Amino acid sequence: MPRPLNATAASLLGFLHDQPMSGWDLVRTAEERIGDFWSLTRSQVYRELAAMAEAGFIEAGETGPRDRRPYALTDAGREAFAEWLAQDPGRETIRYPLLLWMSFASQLPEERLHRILREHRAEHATRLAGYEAAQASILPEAFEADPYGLAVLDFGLTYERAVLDWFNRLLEARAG
Amino acid sequence: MPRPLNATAASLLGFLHDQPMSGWDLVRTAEERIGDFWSLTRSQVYRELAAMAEAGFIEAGETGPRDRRPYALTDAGREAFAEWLAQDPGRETIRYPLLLWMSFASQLPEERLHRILREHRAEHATRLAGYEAAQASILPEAFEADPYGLAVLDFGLTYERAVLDWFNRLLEARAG
DNA sequence: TGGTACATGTAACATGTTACATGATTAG
DNA sequence: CTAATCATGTAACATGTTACATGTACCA
Repeated sequence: MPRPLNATAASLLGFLHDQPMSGWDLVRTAEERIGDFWSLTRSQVYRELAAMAEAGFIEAGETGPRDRRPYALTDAGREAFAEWLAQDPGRETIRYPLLLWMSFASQLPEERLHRILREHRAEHATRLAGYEAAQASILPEAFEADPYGLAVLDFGLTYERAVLDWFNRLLEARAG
Repeated sequence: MPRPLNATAASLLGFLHDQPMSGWDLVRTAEERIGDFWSLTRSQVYRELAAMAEAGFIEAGETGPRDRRPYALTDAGREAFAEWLAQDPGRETIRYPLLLWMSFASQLPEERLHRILREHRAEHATRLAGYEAAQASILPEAFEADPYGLAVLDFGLTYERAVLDWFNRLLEARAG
């Protein structure tokens, strides 16, 4: 059909393998399952859904309560998803405004820098705690079912711990 | 003048504090100094330069060899940059196709997964080596001059080490 | 019966990517 | 003199963000 799937659209097809879902459901599922390393917005989701319905990758079902419109995966969609999976994933993009800001911050008041660093550190601490709770609540069966899902969670833990260490070193070194 | 600076445009103004530079120079400087956590493309740079010249934040100088057109910071540009610096930096965005792909990879052949993981690990090892070399070549005076620049480099080291650890654990656990 | 969470969507705009087009300078 | 690198830019498109507009169902 049209051009190849982008990663965002592909992820939606991925979720639709489990069951038909509405745009709303997909936004929430994506936020929960991949939100930490692949963000998307409602607008994007509705746009991609419309485009994929047009392309025949998904089909809208009966409108339910509250105009709820569940989309179901078609065979063409399943195929498009498989093609996407068959491509090698690209490298990560990190856009870290704090680092950019710090690269230019040499003449900023220490006080302000420390406030910002403490705020960001607190956010990372919260996220780390969330991952730790998630890890603690994992049942052994889950590992059998989806070892890679666990690896992804482990990435989150590893990342947040490293970042938190960095904040701690930085603030301690500068008596923050 | 028009809407507030975006981070990409702001970084260009930041670099122009040192000296007038052409679009080409800016692309290379940005790649070198902030490329690891703030990527930008040539097209974007030329577009932002045109917009900022229009807004009066920079001024094009005499055209040099090869149509080289150096842009110099104006007072208005200095002010706009200062305003940007005065805002609190937002949180990071990470888009990690590998993790997205892994979240859906449970029925992919192990062999392929391992190949991909090894490739990505190698890239991270290379980047880490680059940071370590950069760190080793730092003179003590540099710390006095720009402690935050060093903190940014330290972030890179911390990040790459953590990621590399993750790859190693993953590949060892699965006998890669 | 009123507030909260659910639900969908459009419009306008900002940002980022890729491909195309052109030519100058320099090193060998 | 010719290939590589430097240098600038446009066009077209893809992706991501923000604001606006509309209404429904559920729970207290």
